[in-house]
Amino acid sequence: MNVEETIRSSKKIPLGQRTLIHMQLVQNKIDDITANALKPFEVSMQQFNVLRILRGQKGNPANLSTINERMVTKMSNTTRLVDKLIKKGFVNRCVCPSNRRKVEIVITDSGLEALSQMDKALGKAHDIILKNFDKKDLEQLNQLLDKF
Amino acid sequence: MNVEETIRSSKKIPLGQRTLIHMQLVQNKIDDITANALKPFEVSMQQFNVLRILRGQKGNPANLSTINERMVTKMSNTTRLVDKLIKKGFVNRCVCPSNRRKVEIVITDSGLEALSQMDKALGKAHDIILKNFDKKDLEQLNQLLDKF
DNA sequence: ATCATACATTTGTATATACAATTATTGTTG
DNA sequence: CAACAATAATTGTATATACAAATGTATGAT
Repeated sequence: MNVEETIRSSKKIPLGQRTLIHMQLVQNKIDDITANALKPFEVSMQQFNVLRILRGQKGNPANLSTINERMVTKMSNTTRLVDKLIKKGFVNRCVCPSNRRKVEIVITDSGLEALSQMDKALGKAHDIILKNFDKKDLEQLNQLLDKF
Repeated sequence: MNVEETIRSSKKIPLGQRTLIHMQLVQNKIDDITANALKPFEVSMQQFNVLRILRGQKGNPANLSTINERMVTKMSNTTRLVDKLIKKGFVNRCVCPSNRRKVEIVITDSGLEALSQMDKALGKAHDIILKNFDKKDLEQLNQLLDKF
């Protein structure tokens, strides 16, 4: 991906600025490819993320604040995000009996089944996104990202 | 930034997946800091980007499609983005006399003045974001990003 | 000159997200 | 134990964005 070409910049951009633009362009591309991979399932990346968190609970319910703190991109409104998953039958919600302020959210069998299909689709998308990277590249990139 | 800690993951994440999550977490942080730097001016990153594009025109007007192709993150609706800048008095719009399908958009003096203030604020934000990077790191990172 | 097509922008509508205010429940403290 | 603060989730509202359809203008073929 060539930065200057992509944003039609004639003059050279200072290295720091260029890096941040570059990061944004790459992230846009990643978002685009992953959103497309999820499109057939009619779930957003955020919804997918919630399903994965719930699967990670291994049957234990999670409440909204737990979900929120584990999400890659935090949401200001997890209630309505979960509402959408309930509508699709992927999760169930009920009030926590020990602390009735909380809710308990669990992934359903149908949600688990759908999620495993999504995993396959996402896996393919990730392979495409990372096709030019070998193990050493990835390690190096992770090291550099740690500096942020 | 520690990935596993940030998303409270107990088990180790495969390197490829980890990299993509890492990218997203870093981008969220960048977005957050830059959005905050722009907050006093009440413009979004997108609006700021349009202003910078218009300044780059050196007095020449730009039409919507030109703006759109130069934006870092493309928008499906540049009309309404420009509307907001007009309301703030940062840009002017009129129909192109040679081709009345197009519109001509120019940045105003007030827009230029505001933009130079934003540049200062953004510059500081960028310095903070990149404080741990030296020139070699940045070059290396740009090289790796090219692989996407 | 007329018609179909392509182009550039605008508008309508549905959905998504941010932020603040509200409700309901629990915990604390004088 | 009553009053107040803290916690957890929900709701209201404003704004943002995506996508499709509509509008107005120009171009090319016949």
